[in-house]
Amino acid sequence: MLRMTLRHWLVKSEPSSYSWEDLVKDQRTSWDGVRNFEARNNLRRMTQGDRVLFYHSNQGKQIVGLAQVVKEPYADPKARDGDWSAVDLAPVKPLKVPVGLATIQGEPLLAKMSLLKRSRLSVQPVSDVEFRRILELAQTKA
DNA sequence: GCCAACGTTGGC
DNA sequence: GCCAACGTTGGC
Repeated sequence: MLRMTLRHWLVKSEPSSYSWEDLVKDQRTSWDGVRNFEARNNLRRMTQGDRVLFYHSNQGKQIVGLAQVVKEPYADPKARDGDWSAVDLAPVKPLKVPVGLATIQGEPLLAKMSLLKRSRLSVQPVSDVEFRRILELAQTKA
């Protein structure tokens, strides 16, 4: 069943461990290995087609791409113990203009993003307004 | 490379 | 159940 409106998310990855370029090369990847309860709970709220902003932490410190959920939450096959989940992500398109952390910090509409206040949360929700503003700054159409 | 923030672990 | 110690993340 298709929802009328999709949710938006932001995931973080250190490009040295898995970059946007890796996702483009792979075309699809299992977003597994999340070992934080809140991040996991966010993962579990994802549904097919949800848009996901791809942020490079540490090196880059910018949102570089738009991805989407192509497989809904399932048990993380890499979890040896505990109750963890994964989803599959696929690239949609790169941002024409990457949106850097400094830009986000300077944008009133983006001041409440978890990225700024909850810097360690690796999977976080993004509001409609925030999502639209980021794509606008990125000069990229959803 | 440093260190602040913060989530997790484990002793009591 | 508290809280100190510890490990990790991620900006600077």
